[in-house]
Amino acid sequence: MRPFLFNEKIKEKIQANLLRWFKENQRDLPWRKTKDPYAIWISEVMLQQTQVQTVIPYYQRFLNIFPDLRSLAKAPLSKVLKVWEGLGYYSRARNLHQASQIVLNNFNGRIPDRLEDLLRLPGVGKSTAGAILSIAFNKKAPILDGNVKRVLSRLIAFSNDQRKERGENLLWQISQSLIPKGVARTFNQALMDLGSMICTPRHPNCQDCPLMKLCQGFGSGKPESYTPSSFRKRIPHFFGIAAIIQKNEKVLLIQRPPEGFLGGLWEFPNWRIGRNERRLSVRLRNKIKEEFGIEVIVKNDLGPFSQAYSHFRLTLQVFSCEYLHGNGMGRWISIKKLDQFPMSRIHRELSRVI
DNA sequence: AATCCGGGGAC
DNA sequence: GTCCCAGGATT
Repeated sequence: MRPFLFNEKIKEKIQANLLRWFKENQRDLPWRKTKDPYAIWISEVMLQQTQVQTVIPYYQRFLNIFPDLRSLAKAPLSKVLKVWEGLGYYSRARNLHQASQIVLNNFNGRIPDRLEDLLRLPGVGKSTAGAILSIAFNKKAPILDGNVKRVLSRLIAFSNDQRKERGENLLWQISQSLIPKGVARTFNQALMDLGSMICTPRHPNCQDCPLMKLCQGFGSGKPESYTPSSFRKRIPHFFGIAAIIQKNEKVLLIQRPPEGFLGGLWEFPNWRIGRNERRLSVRLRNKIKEEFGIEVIVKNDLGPFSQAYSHFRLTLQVFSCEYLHGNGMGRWISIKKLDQFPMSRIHRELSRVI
């Protein structure tokens, strides 16, 4: 297949218009105040599938606690997960932690500035590597995040059907080919800002776009149609029961396995149940006895707690329980220290109602 | 090529 | 409620 190339004049116009626009309109973001590759790496990982406004407080806090690569590499994973708590996609925190140790050991603590080295770090894919190379090192490396995909797709009127047939290689090529010499850092950030501020998914503000006259999506009259159509499957709704088991001033927590869903996070004992199950408190007491070997009295129904995940919805019916006797797995945690343990959102909410 | 992996902002 | 976010890893 012939590589896609803009006419040289068009390309220069795109570059000039975008850079001019960026100079006046760029967002003021905390990670733009630094050129520290470590800090930029942190920001890029946090920004994976996560909106800028959500990331900002996490980024500030993370860098206060782990100001440099060594401090991150030397920290226990549980502490990293704790700082990450609430941000989601916790494998990012695990990968970041592991990658920081690789960088410390194999690269003398310096974030590598070669694509092949970056791609070997867990949690760094092509787009994050491109962002680090361009933003931290001003190298001519392409990025292709959600914003840039949309901007470039509209720019060349790359339809969803074409995207399905041809994949995204074309968009990568264009992203690469557009970068002007010497200003990769600025240009890539300009592409992202355009995508988030002007070339938005549903109602792009074409009238304010510096690329309007050069944009084939605008020319087509239907710039909204170039966002990938997602046939969202109906997500299942799961139900469960959870127990806050108190013994003196402590409660029973279990830690999830280190990999997979919410890996490494702590939670209150909980079990899936059917949608229409009854006698939940009896069910819960039996479960606790079977799995933990602990006898309890189920006391209060603390009500339902719900959380929507990407692929399912969960509603937990929560009961407070009084410990009687027995011993098993799990860990008794002082209620005062619950805040120190990384938890997913719904379990953090439970910890607040004790 | 599909699917898993969180949580939240915007509408 | 829906859509989507500065994606990566796994299968």
